[in-house]
Amino acid sequence: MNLQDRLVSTLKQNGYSLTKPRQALFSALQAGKPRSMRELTLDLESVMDRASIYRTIAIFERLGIVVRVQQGWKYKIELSDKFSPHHHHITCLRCGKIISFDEPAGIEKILDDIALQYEFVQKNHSLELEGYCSNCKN
Amino acid sequence: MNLQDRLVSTLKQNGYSLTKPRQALFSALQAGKPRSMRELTLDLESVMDRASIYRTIAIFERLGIVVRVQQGWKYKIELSDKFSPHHHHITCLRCGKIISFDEPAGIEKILDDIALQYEFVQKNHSLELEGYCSNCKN
DNA sequence: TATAATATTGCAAATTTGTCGCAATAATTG
DNA sequence: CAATTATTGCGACAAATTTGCAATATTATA
Ligand SMILES: [Mn+2]
Ligand SMILES: [Mn+2]
Ligand SMILES: [Zn+2]
Ligand SMILES: [Zn+2]
Repeated sequence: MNLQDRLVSTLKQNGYSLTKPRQALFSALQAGKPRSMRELTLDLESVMDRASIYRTIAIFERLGIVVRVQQGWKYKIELSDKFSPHHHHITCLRCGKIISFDEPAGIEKILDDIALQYEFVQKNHSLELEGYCSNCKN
Repeated sequence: MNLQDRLVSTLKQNGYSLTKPRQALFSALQAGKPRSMRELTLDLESVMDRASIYRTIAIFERLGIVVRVQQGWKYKIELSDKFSPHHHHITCLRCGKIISFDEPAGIEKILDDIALQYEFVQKNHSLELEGYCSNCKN
């Protein structure tokens, strides 16, 4: 089942339909990198209204289609694990460069155990590193 | 050296003094749990102005006294590792309950290695789990 | 397919959140 | 204590996010 289908079925399953604006927002996020609200509104202002972007993101978030990641001061939106490969970020505090990495096997297990220990059913997690990239080290 | 002293010296070292409002904000964060901007302004509105809260948090953040963590939809402020034991959170998606945990030895090392692999000098990291607590499981 | 019912959107206005300039107050220096 | 510098409060402002409602699109039903 490809992404489109998965999107449609996730929406349908929750009583929503895939409309042109929702499609547009989803596409804008396909690029892979986390996008700020500002970037999204600029990209999509010809296609859909600002208010609709917020409403759509709220829905997508509720259905687990997108997540917010906090990077330093600002947050950004990106597709959730269900719609893009699970990964995390390391962000440069000076130049803002962002690298995505998938984590070494083992961490997932540790996190599951932690959740279990506190009697939580873990639904998701986020792991963000910050520091200085090779260009900005000194 | 206790927290108060460490706070004073961090401020002094950077040319700031410990004033009553700054003290108040710091105290409000001592409770331990991450606080939203809204909570902070409500708690402190009798003591200091909204603008001053923002200004103070900006300073504290710059000096590494506080950090912001993204929890689901909203970000929250809490004392940094320098002023409270290093820890992470697991948050219930339904009732909002937050549990802090310190991580099993081993993760820190893995994260350092990841940073190294991408030639980053790691300054800090955040790790947030989400799921359903024992009360909200079903 | 036509019609009715429901869901979604755009638009404008309202609210909330975050920033800024500046005069009043507090802290520090000498 | 007087002079200097830092900090704060108090608007006013600007940006971000939310909301009501009428117009439009989608879905359900006949
Ligand atoms: Mn992971
Ligand atoms: Mn850690
Ligand atoms: Zn950099
Ligand atoms: Zn719960």
